Amino acid sequence: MNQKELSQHLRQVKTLCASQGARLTPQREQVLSLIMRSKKPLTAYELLEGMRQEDKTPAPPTVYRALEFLQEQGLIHKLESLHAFVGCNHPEHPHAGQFLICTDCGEVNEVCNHELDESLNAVEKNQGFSLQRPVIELLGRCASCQK
Amino acid sequence: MNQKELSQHLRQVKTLCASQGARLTPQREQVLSLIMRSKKPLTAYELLEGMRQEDKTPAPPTVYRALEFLQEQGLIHKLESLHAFVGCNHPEHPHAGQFLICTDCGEVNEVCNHELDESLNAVEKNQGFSLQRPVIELLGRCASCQK
DNA sequence: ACCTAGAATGTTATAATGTAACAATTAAAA
DNA sequence: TTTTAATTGTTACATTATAACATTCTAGGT
Repeated sequence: MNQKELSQHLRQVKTLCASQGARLTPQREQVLSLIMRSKKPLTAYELLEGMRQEDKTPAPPTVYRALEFLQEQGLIHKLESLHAFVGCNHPEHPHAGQFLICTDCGEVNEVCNHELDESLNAVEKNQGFSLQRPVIELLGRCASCQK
Repeated sequence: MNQKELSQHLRQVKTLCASQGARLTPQREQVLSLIMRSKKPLTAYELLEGMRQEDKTPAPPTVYRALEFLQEQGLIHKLESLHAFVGCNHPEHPHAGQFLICTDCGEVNEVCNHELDESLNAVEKNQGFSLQRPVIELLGRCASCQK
């Protein structure tokens, strides 16, 4: 995400948070901004490093708290298979993500596949399972890296 | 898995490994056995603890190596969202698992939903993505825990 | 049976990820 | 303005995972 897209996204996100009574403090905004600007998912300690280059020297709980807040607000997603975080491009309505993760170039693509959603609904129904948090992370090679 | 089921499973698994030229050594068998006997997924360090109760005192790399082997052979699956391992009940033909994980009682149920598989195929096709390792972990409440 | 190459295991140390607990500060509400 | 709750700071530590190198074991060739 480039500088212009970032500003626009941050404006939207601020409105969103305000409407929820959630406080997007400077630190939280900084963490979000680092994540949105990155082409690749970032780990908590990579974010710490990023914050240190811009600021003073925060300790781990600082970044983990910011990450917790951002996840609660649906502004970022955690990738369990990478221990890393990516920004969400559609934070306006909360959703669990479906991710294509290229093991070659490291790029992550969030998809919204309706058929997949329906399959999950079917599994829920079949099994009498109440789904709260689907983790869908599809690791493989992206189109560009196959060429 | 009870004692009888375990013996039977181990017999099958030994045949399987033999046919692959893979060596299911006593340590690897011990780790597999601990996992199969457990009702819940076990972390590497829980397994270490289990091994210590039966044996001497192995160090972390010991159990991580055994886990790596067992995964390669398709005898266990790793749950990324829990940093824990469960046994595979159908190791005869390799497959990625789809898991229902109850956040209440901790039980894990491996399902094989064909519709879900097809959705994944569709995503692959749509996106030109070559899927190598799907991580499908569905966290929520199982049927029993909803009552 | 003996040798040897590769596999498996042992051992030490450390890296990477994540959290508990309590103190200090700041912002919002009364 | 006071006071309450949320946020941040700080220290220490827990948990998960791996690198690097030494040693032992095992299968296969002779």
